[in-house]
Amino acid sequence: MLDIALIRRDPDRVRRSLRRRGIDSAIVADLLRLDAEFRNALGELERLQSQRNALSAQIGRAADKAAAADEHRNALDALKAQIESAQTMVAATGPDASASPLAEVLQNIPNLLDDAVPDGASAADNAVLRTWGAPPAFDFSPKPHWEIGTSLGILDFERAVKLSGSRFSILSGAGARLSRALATFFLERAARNEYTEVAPPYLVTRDTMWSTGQLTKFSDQMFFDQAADLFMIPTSEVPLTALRADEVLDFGELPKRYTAYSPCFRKEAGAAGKDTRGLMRQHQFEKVELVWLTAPEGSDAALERLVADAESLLQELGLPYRAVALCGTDVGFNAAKTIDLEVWLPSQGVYREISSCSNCTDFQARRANIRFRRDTKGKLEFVHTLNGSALAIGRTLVAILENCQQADGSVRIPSALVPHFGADRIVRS
RNA sequence: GGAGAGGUGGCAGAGUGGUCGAAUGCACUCGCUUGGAAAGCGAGCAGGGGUGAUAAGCCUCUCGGGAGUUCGAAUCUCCCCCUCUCCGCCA
Repeated sequence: MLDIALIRRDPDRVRRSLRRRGIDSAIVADLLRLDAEFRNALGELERLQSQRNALSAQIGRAADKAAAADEHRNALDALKAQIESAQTMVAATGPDASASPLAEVLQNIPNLLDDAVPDGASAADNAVLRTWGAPPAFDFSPKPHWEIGTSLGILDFERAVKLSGSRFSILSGAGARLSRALATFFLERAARNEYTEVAPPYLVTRDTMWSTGQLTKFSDQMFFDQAADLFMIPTSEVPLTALRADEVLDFGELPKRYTAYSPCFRKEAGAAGKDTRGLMRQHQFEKVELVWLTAPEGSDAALERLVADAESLLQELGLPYRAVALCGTDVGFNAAKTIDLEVWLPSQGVYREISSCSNCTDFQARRANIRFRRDTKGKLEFVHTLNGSALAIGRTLVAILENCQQADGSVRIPSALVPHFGADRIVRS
């Protein structure tokens, strides 16, 4: 959520950001009008409350309180009625009531874009920052991962359909072991980079989901238990970012780094027909997530390090990739700036997203109320939050199967992974 | 799931209808004291919102959350959530 005071102070900055995201900036004028109405109503309410409080205090000081109350009966009755209607007005117009038009507009304005974000109309306008590694040269026609995995007997889509329907998969034998090896490998690297490992809940409350900005009116991507009013996390960004919600952090504690290995659940309703084969787009996948809480002045550098932490994994695995700065229309609701890492997939001959690293500045922290005090006399400030995958496990497994496939149908295991996996190749068993 | 107890400021902990946003202690900040420190003494020290200059000041709201009673609620009533203890069940 944006700071409403910032929108009042510098509405043009908000309009510019919205335009770069391809969103109609007329909502800023709506918001300013609704905000003026709200502050009007609030002023009226507080004026009335002040009058009532003065009279009540007078009664409280009187020797005969009942008599004093009777004396002011008419004024008090009138005030009571006026306060009641003023309260109704404030509630209906204020930014805190979830049903108010002001809250509706405010809560659906995405984060301010960073100036460094490139302009663009679609993903085609994303800026390639750097490319690492060369796509492997095959003296045979490289197969897609689902064929490799199926023929090795480590990937089973048919039985997954039997159990759970489409967009689920089963890893077995060396496949399951490879997935686990990746998780362990990623977590060990995160620990080495001073992230605190967390094993969070995979179901979170509506409040938690709201606090990290996942509950916009456009988001129907989440699995949800209606009876318990609990959401299955679409990423462990949610519990990791909200971990310190409503807390005041010590300045010396920042930057705080968290990591978690978790499943992620997504309906992918809007992606029907896309990536229908294979592991690329599943209702359930696993991921090691990195989250930072930083002081505002530290978040730019933090994003660079976060991206570097994710990149180093791809480099250790020897997987060719490129780093891409998302353009204005591609940056998500919460983020001010996003760097994606895209890994090379030989079967498709394209780079595909394997990590997305974002600086969310104070946007989530304001919702989740995560603050810090710079010094004992200082005021409370919101932290900046960042998140990124390091890495998506299913997609890493896909990249290994495809990039490391051999002419005989076996798959070479990257040497960095051999100690965790326990073998240097996967052969048909 | 059942029974009981409880949720108050950074922490501990008073407060059961009237200047209570809240005693006291600890922690913290500043000052005095000291060669320096400790101790001691004095002062300060919750957050949100509105208005003001992102100042001071003023106003308003907040004692787990929500609704209610009342001129007035931390205090009374109702609902919900959470924590602790005991029992049941389970991994």
